[in-house]
Amino acid sequence: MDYKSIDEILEKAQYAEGKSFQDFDINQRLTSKGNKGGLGQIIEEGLFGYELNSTNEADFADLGVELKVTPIKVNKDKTLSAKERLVLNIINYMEEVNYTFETSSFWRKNNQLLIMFYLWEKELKKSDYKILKSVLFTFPAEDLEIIKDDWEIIVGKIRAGKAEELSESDTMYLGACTKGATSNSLRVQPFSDVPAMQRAFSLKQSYMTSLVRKYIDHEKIVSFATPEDLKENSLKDILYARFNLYTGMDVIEISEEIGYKVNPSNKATIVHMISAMLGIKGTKLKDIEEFSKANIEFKTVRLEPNGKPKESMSFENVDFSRWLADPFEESQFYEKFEETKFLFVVFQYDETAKENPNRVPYLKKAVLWNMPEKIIQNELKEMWTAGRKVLQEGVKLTPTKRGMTNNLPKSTESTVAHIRPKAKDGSDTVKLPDGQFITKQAYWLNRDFVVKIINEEI
DNA sequence: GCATGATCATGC
DNA sequence: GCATGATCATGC
Repeated sequence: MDYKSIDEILEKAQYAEGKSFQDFDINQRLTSKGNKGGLGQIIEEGLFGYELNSTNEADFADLGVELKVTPIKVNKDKTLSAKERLVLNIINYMEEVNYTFETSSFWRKNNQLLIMFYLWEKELKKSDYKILKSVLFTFPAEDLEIIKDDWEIIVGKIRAGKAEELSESDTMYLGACTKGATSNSLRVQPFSDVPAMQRAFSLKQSYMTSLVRKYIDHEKIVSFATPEDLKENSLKDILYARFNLYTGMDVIEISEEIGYKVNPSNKATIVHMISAMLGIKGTKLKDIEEFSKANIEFKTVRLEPNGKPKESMSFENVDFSRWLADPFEESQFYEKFEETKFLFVVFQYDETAKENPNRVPYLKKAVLWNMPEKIIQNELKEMWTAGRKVLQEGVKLTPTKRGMTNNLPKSTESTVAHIRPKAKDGSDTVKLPDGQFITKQAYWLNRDFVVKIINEEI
């Protein structure tokens, strides 16, 4: 079947809105045993009337449109999110290095996408998923500037012979996500003998979520960088420049400067102050467009006069059943650090404030950071492996003078991360896979490791 | 002084 | 009621 215009394709796609996949499953891919092929194939065959063969990409090549069928999920709080990243073409390490952004495989293939969103629902069969909305998507100018930078970062790593160190959190919107069965899918790279994990260009889940909220929820979010600004500077540089305006000032001075009244008794006050520093008032940091699209998470760090934080840095509670059930590449820790960029906003107390209970910290710096792939694959994986072994053998819980101790990975056993309790009190427990109950535990980045991040040694 | 178990405070 | 960021407090 031939399509003459993009409008014609779009019209066809929109005709499917409100229908479910079984309406288009002409070859019974969803009902026959050992069914092959994804929902995308069903749409190609059943809606657009393409005949599939193994080599056929079945996209609208003549019209320069790439078809993508992608899921949306409803969150507990009823908001919508993308369920997954949008996987684009596989990166051919040998070839991609020969291109510029304009001639890159990413840009040639994906500059115009027909995205069909469907609603994923846990309790439904695949065939009953409903198609919600189809949009013809081209990248907004301000996003494209960031995506160009992302492409340069990815290709820069391949050119440096470091394709094996690519990570999805290296970049903002355009990611290099792993593709294929874990570590068995290795590929050669041009400037190194080290085989690298196969990866594909992808639009991050966080980026896709912003599209869902824009096209389906018609939600407006606030951005802090302008398209003009982004033409000249990277998002990282713009961010750093913004924080540099206030470096060396203490919290009171900053609050006077930006007209935001700090309330020292409120722990969240610093976070509100940071929003105001970025020129955004009355908004939560996570609602800022660039941060939510790039999946950037804020962490405030308070350094003592000696340059170290008092404590390690805590994250979410550990999901023990996941730890035992999933391979490392699907684990809570891998996902967190593979997919999240962090913005550490660093404050420090000076010497004179040592004995002062009302001491006020000053802004030292902001550091944008993601965990290097090497550390994810080595230290983080070692911590995960050690903890998993403990879970398999059964956690040893030993009462002590001061509560209950366990043999999960400790801060002395890794240079990067450890497991420690985080609960309301000792009776705030969770069930372990072996049936015992344990005080709720979180994972933490070691204090000295945080120091290294802040000093930009990692 | 640090590691580690315990718990507080806030916001959703 | 719970998750999360933050911090306390004891013992080595």
